[in-house]
Amino acid sequence: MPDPLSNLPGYALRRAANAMMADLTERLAPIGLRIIDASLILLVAGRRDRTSSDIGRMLDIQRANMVPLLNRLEASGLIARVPLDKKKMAIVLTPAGDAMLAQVRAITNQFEEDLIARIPEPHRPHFMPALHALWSAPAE
Amino acid sequence: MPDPLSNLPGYALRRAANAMMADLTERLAPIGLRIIDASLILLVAGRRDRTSSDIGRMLDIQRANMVPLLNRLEASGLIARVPLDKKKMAIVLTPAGDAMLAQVRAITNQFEEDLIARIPEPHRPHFMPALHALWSAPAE
DNA sequence: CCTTAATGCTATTGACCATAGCAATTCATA
DNA sequence: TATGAATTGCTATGGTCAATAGCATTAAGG
Repeated sequence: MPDPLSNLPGYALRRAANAMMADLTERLAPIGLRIIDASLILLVAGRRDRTSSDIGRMLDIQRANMVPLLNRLEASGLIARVPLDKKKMAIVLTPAGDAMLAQVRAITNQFEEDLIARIPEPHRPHFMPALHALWSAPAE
Repeated sequence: MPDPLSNLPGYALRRAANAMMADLTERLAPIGLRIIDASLILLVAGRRDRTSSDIGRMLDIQRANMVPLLNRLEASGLIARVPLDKKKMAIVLTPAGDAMLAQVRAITNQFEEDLIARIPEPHRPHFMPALHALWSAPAE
């Protein structure tokens, strides 16, 4: 690689993440979901107490931007909004959502397995710790 | 982290990349550049033969989307379009662009150094090889 | 009780990426 | 060398995604 960017860790990180996202996007397309949809489904699986704000905080999505996302999943019949009190709404999976969850799990499990398999064996055990170090200590 | 996503390599990769990008974006803000601007400047530094299409291919940006990017950098006085023949235009740094290049290099060098420093020492040598493996073999 | 914070939402904006199409030029090869 | 194919730089457009400001309602805490 003769270009001056390939050797920069930041650049390589960005490219690796992009390649990974493109791959996962393709794998989720057959079941009509985007990455963000699948993430949300995995996050509310088996729970009836996660609010829109909760999910937004976990996925780093502003409350305002949760609305169209939830609207779409609700229109697809995958989730439902269930009042927890007069203000909070729990996001729960519908039966169709539960069925979809199984497919999401199958796809993501295979995906993560393939992802790890691409990393040469000696580097493999160091991958997650390194990522978590970057993620947890983003700014100083 | 009690959430079911943190342990997924793909998710961790995405989050680490996002944190990295946010950090770099902040560091470049004082000199009025975005990440994509800085990447382009580093890519054309010291050359007078890189065309818009070349750069687009290297950065994975469609030709059509190069136009507003180049227009902005040209309006800022950092780059110029120099005809190579009746069709091709070389993207070159102006004197102001060269001055900016020095600042870009200072910022990105420090940034990459800090990035690596965040990774615990034992994992460090494995980081770039792992990323390149993911980047170079995105789909199979 | 009453101020403060949180929730879910509307509306808007901008960055970014993808696609289709076009005129002009270069190229490849027959 | 002539001609069809590919390339270049561009316009125009639409879609996704994130960020901001603002609002009415409700919950929590001093």
